[in-house]
Amino acid sequence: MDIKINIFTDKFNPESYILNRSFYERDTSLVAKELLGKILLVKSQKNNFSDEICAGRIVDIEAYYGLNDPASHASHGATPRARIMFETPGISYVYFCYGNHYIINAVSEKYGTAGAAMIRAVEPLSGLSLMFERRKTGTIRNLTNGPGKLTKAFGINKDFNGLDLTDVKSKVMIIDGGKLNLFPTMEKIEIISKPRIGIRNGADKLLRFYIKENDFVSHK
DNA sequence: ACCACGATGAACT
DNA sequence: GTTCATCGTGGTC
Repeated sequence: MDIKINIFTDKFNPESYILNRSFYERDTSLVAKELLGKILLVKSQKNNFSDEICAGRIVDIEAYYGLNDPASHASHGATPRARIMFETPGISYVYFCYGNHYIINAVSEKYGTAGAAMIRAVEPLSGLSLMFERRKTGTIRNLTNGPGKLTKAFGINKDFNGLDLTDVKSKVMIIDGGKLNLFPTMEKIEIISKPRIGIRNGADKLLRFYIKENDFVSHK
């Protein structure tokens, strides 16, 4: 697991790789499963002339629905916090958790229906020095193998709430790594389905999905 | 006004 | 494997 890809510089143009809105405007479990293997990209401003890009391959994710999902923030309707889960598919939902951590989701389903895929872990690809700096850890595996860890490594905070993941001008987006031929063995990945982590209600449903035998999956 | 409970991580043993 | 700091959110009284 010695991956370091340097194509994601400030010169990289995601135009032809970015996922479009119709990708997200579907059933949340399907969106979550298909986000496995895709690449989360965040631009951090380095100085006035260039950005530093943090990139990571999504390896662990959970699906949250709306009114009929008791574990979901949207289970009680469009409250101030959860309102964004009912809005445009393909935007981000970032919330503050346990008084310490930010968690990032991709909003799914059609406008007016709540749904979001929560990114639990990524495999770091680019911007590793910046991630090490932010995370203050010595091991690559500890950089992004948890939902709160990856947001810290990528510099994601509440200012990222509601940003359009389908817009190349956003500072956060999701692209299709398969189109870049970065992972020739991608079609062989095996997806494991498990109950979601850290919830009581709705724990019977298998709405967590992760890539089998990936070192960066959290809470195995 | 009050309270229970986390879509967690870190630091332990 | 274990414990626990920490605080926003939403439900209930």
